Amino acid sequence: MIKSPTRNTIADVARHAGVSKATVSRFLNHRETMLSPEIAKRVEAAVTELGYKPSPMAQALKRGRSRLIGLVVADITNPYSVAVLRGAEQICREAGYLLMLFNLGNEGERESAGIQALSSYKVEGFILNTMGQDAGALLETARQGRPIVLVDRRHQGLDVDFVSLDNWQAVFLGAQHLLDAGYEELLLVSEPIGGVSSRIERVQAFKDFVAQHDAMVSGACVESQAHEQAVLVEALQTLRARAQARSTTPAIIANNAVVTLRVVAAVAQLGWRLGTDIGLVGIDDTEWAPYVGPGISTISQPTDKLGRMAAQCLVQRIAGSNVAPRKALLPGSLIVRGSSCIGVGGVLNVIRIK
Amino acid sequence: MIKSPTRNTIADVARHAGVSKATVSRFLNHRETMLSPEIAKRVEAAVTELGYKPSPMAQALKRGRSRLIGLVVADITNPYSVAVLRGAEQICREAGYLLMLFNLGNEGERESAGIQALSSYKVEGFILNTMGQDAGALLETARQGRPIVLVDRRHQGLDVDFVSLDNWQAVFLGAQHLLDAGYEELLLVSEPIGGVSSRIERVQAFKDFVAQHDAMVSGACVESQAHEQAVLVEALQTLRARAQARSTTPAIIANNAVVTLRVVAAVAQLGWRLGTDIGLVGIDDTEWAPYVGPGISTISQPTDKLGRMAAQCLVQRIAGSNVAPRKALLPGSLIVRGSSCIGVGGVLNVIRIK
DNA sequence: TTGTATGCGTTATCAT
DNA sequence: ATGATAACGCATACAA
Repeated sequence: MIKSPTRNTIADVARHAGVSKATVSRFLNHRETMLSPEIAKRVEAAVTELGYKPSPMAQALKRGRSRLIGLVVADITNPYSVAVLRGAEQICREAGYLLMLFNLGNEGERESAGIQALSSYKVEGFILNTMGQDAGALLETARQGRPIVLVDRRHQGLDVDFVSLDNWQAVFLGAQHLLDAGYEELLLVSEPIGGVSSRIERVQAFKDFVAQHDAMVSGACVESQAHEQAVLVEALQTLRARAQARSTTPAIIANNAVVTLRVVAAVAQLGWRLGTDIGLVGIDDTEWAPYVGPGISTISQPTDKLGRMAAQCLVQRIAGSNVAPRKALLPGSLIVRGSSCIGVGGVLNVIRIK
Repeated sequence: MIKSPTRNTIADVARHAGVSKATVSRFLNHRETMLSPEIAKRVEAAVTELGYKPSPMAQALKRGRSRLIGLVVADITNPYSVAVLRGAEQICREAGYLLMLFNLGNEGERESAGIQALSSYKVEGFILNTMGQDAGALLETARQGRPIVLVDRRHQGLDVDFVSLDNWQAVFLGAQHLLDAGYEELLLVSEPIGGVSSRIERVQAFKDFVAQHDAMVSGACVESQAHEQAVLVEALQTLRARAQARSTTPAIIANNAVVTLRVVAAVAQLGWRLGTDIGLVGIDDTEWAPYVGPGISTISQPTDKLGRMAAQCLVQRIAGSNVAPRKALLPGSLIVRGSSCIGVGGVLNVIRIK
């Protein structure tokens, strides 16, 4: 091992092996081309001797490809995004790619900037979990032949690989469970729809479910904002009144973990008992779900698998695959805890001390 | 705006403006050098006309710098890491840097690989939240003049900028609060120390606190593993027995959010009431803390600020600052909830349904 | 089979 | 003040 102030270049290896740079390059990239075994040995020796690693930057400049994959997420704070990120990172690494991260911080208008920034580093593909506010930049990169995989949120007019929870299945699973458990007045609580496809689909699935069971169950939807808890509280009160009028118990499906927590807060504020006074199933399982109130029943997403599939799609495309855009809808699984059991009696003892 | 299959290069701009590439480059990089106003106008016009953006790859190859910052985290699953990441990303972006992420997935032995991978992309600096198992690669990059900032965990023999919670202050704050609230038999629960500096410091701080109050409070420490809940449960039983022997109430300081949840699980398993039967203060505030049992009291870390400071340190260093390595210790703040109030009576109604 | 020369898009060192 | 040119590290068309 030779220590050098600056990394060894292909020229160093060539000199060391007594061959030309081209030969070294061929040895590295085109093993299949016949090169005399003796030379190959020499080059190989020199490479290991010097611990030579090609410069990805130079390669990128030359090839126009970078061994980089761009990941743009709407909000890195969302545990869902992180979970996906984790699976994606693993696959990328195994395939020899590094991840470049761009976080939108829920500012959808920065999506374009993010994509361009990553593009300028010649990322070979994109994994996107964004709101798709910028069709332009996306279509442009798609046109340039850079593969794109959409996670959880599909974008209008962008016919590319798509990996997501099967929202219909998930909502039906949760709703049917609540129905079976004896709750017949349902409310779906969502973050503001804002054109996000997964939210739209979950709402639609919920409406479909209710329509299919209109003799038994009635349902409504409400959008919940972070700083408008009052709206949510009021919605819950209305819901319960309706339920009591029909002498049944109300229940909620929360569209994601963020909303689940808001619902929990509202229920706590009302002094109701989760499970007994009101049922709750949240989409997204979290590590805290078992310990909030009587335990929150959830629909768990296979987040790790989602991330891995997204990355795998991308890697295949980059490798040249030209199959038609795939739509992978993975099923969620129901995890039953106390919040969807009538009579469990879990009261939320939330005490706030100033 | 001209549409081209490939991005415009500096040569295009030069041609468009009727000047040489060198002039364009000067206009872009060395505004201070005098160039005739008339030429400057022409170049500027051409640049905007063509929407020219320099290629970071080519710049990196030439300059040896990349406008990239490498972020290596021990475990992206840890909300703490994400929170820090978020602040760091913001500052980096504002300073015109992009973040390259490498997640160790708690496999410390991959740290070296991560650093080398990022190095090969000529990242201009590193933000590290790792276990520091690989002094070699680190010292090497430090020697190459690439700045490093350590977050939360300092590494042996690496005298660089360091940003962290003030662990002494945090632990003392929590312990004193528990003491004031009437808990006099304390137990610190930590993830396996494993040479992680922040864990070591918190344990040491705890021991110091107990030593300073040995007339009033007694304390012990236990390491908790994910798959050894029994050990934790037993530790809690022992703790409570000791407390009862002294006719006081026991309390726990949980070293981070992961451990907090394990403690909650153990307390639930034992059927104890948080607050009343056993006190709990957890380091790291989380969005779920208010809703678990009677609410979990926490020591909140200024994670966003930590991330921002780390990035700021790095950006300064990259800009050439040569001040002595800084140690920034930020204070945590106490958030009191039911889990540290005797007599609150919050029982955890955890119900598991197969 | 191997070497030479050129170019990827910049910046920097020379001249002019 | 500006332009020609080499160099960054690599891959490849072409020549040998």
